[in-house]
Amino acid sequence: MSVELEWMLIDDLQLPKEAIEILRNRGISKLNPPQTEAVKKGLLDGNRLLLTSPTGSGKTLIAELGMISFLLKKGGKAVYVTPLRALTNEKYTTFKDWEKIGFKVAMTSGDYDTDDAWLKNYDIIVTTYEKLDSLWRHRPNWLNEVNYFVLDELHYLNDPERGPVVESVAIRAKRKNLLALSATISNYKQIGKWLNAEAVATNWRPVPLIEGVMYPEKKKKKEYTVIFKDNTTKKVIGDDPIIAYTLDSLSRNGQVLVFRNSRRMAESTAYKIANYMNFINLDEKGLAEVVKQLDDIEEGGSNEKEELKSLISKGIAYHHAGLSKSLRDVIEEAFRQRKIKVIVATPTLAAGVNLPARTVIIGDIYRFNKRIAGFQEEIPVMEYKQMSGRAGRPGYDDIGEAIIIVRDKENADRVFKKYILSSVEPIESKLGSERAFYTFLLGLLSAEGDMSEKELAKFAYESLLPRSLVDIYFDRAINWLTDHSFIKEQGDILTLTNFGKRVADLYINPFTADIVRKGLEDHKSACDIAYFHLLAYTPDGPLVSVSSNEEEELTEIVEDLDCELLIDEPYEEDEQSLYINALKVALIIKDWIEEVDEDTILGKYNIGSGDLRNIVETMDWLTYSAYQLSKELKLEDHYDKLRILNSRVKDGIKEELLELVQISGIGRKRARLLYNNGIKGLGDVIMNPEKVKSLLGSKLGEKVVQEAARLLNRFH
DNA sequence: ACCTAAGCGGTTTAGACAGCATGTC
DNA sequence: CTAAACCGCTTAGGT
Repeated sequence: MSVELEWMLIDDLQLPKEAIEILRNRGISKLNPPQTEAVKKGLLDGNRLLLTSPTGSGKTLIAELGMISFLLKKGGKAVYVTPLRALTNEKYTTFKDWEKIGFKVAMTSGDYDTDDAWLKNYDIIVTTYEKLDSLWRHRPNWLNEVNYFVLDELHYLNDPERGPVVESVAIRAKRKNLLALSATISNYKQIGKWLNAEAVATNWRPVPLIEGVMYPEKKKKKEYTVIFKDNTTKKVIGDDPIIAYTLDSLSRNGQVLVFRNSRRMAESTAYKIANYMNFINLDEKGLAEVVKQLDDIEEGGSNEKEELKSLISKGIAYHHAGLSKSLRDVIEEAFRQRKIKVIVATPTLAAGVNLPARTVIIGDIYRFNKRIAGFQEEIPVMEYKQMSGRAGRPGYDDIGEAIIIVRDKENADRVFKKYILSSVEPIESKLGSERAFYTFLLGLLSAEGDMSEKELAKFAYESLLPRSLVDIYFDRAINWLTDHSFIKEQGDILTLTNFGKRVADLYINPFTADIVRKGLEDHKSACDIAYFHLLAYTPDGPLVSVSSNEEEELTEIVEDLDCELLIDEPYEEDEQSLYINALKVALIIKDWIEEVDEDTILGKYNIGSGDLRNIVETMDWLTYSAYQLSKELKLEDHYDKLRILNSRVKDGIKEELLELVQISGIGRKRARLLYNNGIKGLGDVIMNPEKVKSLLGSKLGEKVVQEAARLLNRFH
């Protein structure tokens, strides 16, 4: 499992001078041990490799060398796949370097596209697993030119939700050439064999990591002991273990990343630590700048902004998905610049972009399990490794420290063995569920074209799922997909129906499509809330938290609703809570398109700005999909309504503002301002340029008038 | 009669991917 | 099944 600590000079690489120059410009003169090992295993000769090593061990550079060398020798295109949009962004920025030697780099995800020419003009394309899966279904010609795939963070294959897509992409990628990168996993040999790639595993880190477990001493109050991996111990004094260790690290001039298992605890821990932060030397000027940045952010609720501002001025912040993306970005950047000393976060920060700190404190080893009410389970070792892997900033820290907090000595010993001494869980296929497997087959047929059952089965056997399970799910899937007219059998050949192809292209779950089809077919018309409720009730619908008080209120609302929902209230308890959840989503999105003020929505439904963003994004996609399905199914009563609803959801506006928001720079707020002042359409903007300028300010007003003229011209 | 601290029961609980348009042999 | 923090309310105990 270990490699010799050998550092190869970049001058010895079999690469053109210009390529080596790019590395040198980054300040790299030699390759670290994992990188050296990869080169020795034939990375530059296009050998297929599976590399497992800790975060921050320089896998990205390995991928770059692999891609560049492959493109130089064999031509074609390379695709780099990640599980997160944020990572796609990050890698794209890094890979841009290679444009200096003529490789054009693009990125594409649901979030963002490189927007000049389309991907056929690019050599390196960075994308997400889902987006690649989706692109494959659309069968663009350029995808045939891709002969080299880099599968990043392959351990996402183990994720129950996202894993099936990773696996499905891997099955198709392994028919070409690939390089797979993963965090440390235990069954890397098996996975390497499956990918037909040589497995290279290392534990090398740029900054050594020391791991420990901290527990309170029974006899002495306020005293805590940390046992470290090297058998040393350390005593820490304080009212609370997390605060005590955080202060200890701060006093040694370190930065601290604390993980908690709920948003509420992340926030309250941040406040508690903040009370002690006045002993620390802070960059007050720098922090004032950060506070100003927060003020300038448009996206984000005013409550959460005020809270964060008071914390940040003390050098600390909390971080979770309830916050809008821009708020999170500011916090992360301020931490990177060492202005903020402590972040208390939920697991958002465990995966994703690199944000290291000297000290990582894992506050909770337990997590609530949604599926089993009231049950708390220990997090997987893999997750611990992701969190502890954030410890140690190259260039700043000689050593990184990761501390797990537990209740008592007995737990400390057990947790020490489980998380620090043992290896991580093996990676297993997550295709073994009806939903995952049916989607998998539909995707294969869509991407690879019509084929016989035998050929399709051949694909399915290439998955990681045991053959016996494939057999069970395969027949069931074919039957279900045929019965629900996603596919039809013509002789020996399985063909997608138009409906099936549309569903695959829209990238919605077949179960979602089936629910939507039934809902729409059974009713001639529906009110806005009923459409939203139907869509939110599907497996693709967004989840929100519903408190028991809210549940009662919502149940009453269902009874008094003056419009008929498209789904009957289910009997089963689980289904019922989904039904109520969907109603909450429907009410939120209805308020959104009725132009209810954002702060009001956040307060009324007790959600964060990040949650609202997520709901809007998902409902945007689903209303679009429903509109497309109603078109496909020729349900004319529905499609105009759904089309308009989709446009309204995008911008959060009433129908009357649809014309104004076409102008870039005009969103729900500015459009409403213009409209209420008599500027109701593009024509009005052009006829009253002075008024527009006085309402929006002269600079923006000028731009808006020009843009409106351009739009109008395009129509004529 | 009034105040405070401790005790009790109920409640709550992480994250984040996907369409569209583009151009064409 | 292996949790813990918080909130609102009640109650014991003291003055």
